[in-house]
Amino acid sequence: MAGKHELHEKGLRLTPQRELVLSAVRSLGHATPEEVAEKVRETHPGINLSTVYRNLETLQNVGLVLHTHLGHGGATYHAAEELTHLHLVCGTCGSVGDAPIEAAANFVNVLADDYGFKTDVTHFAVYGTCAACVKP
Amino acid sequence: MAGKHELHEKGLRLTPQRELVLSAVRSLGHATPEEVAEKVRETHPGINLSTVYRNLETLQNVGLVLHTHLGHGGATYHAAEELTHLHLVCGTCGSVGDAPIEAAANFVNVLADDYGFKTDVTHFAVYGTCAACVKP
DNA sequence: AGCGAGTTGCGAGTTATTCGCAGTTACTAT
DNA sequence: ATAGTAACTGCGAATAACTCGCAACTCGCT
Repeated sequence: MAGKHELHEKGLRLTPQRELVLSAVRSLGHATPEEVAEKVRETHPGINLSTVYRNLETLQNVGLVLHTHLGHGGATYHAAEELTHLHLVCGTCGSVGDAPIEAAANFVNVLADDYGFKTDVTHFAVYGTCAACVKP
Repeated sequence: MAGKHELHEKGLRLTPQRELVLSAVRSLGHATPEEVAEKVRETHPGINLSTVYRNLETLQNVGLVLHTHLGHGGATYHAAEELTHLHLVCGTCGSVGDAPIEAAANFVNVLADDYGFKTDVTHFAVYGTCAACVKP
């Protein structure tokens, strides 16, 4: 039978901690390691922060989650299947908005054609000033 | 007489440390705080890292330097007058390439028109894979 | 020359992440 | 089922990159 768990298919062992980290990332959308740990603790209070970090890295290696740099320093994690948007970070109010990746299609093509650079627009946020902060 | 130093014009006191930090940023192009400190120590060995951090922040507040996020976490500083390019960071080899800001002109316009978002393309790097790493 | 706010150096404190290691556990092969 | 073993976890210590408080100093004004 083909009933293998998705983690098994990636050659990973299925532990409660690992499953919880993955489902926390999926339910949170955007999340820092700290936020993931907090979420996981709702059902598994003893989880160690190191374990969260290690599992985020492991899950990233097999392509189930990805991270994005939103600024300041810390990375935020996303489920791989949700990463269909880019992030607009407002330097004034700190809000994080979304835009579809299609908005950058032309930009990506220019970089590919002129520089041979294959761009992943979701990995880094786009910095600027949001509509609310531009207006008085 | 108009012979005021550029730091005086910004309302800052002119200290050797501050001048050295500014000229280090200018001569280095891209630089982390650590690299700036190292450069400054060539001529002023006793400078404290805190002083470098504080001066980078101060110079940034008055608009003489800017910082960009190239990934990993640390910011890199630039002289304000040199910031006429965006940064292409390769996730495979780690190299940082440049592209003129005009390459993003269309992208910036799309975000402005559709989302009212005023983009600063130089503040965050653009992530992807460089030409050398795309090819076998 | 002298005053006062702005700066500096220093060391301690924070925050975020990584590492080593010993004990435990999930899967594999009997 | 059961035992073996490599992967995984928890924990505490270590590291890295800043940030902060405070006393001493100095730049620029008068």
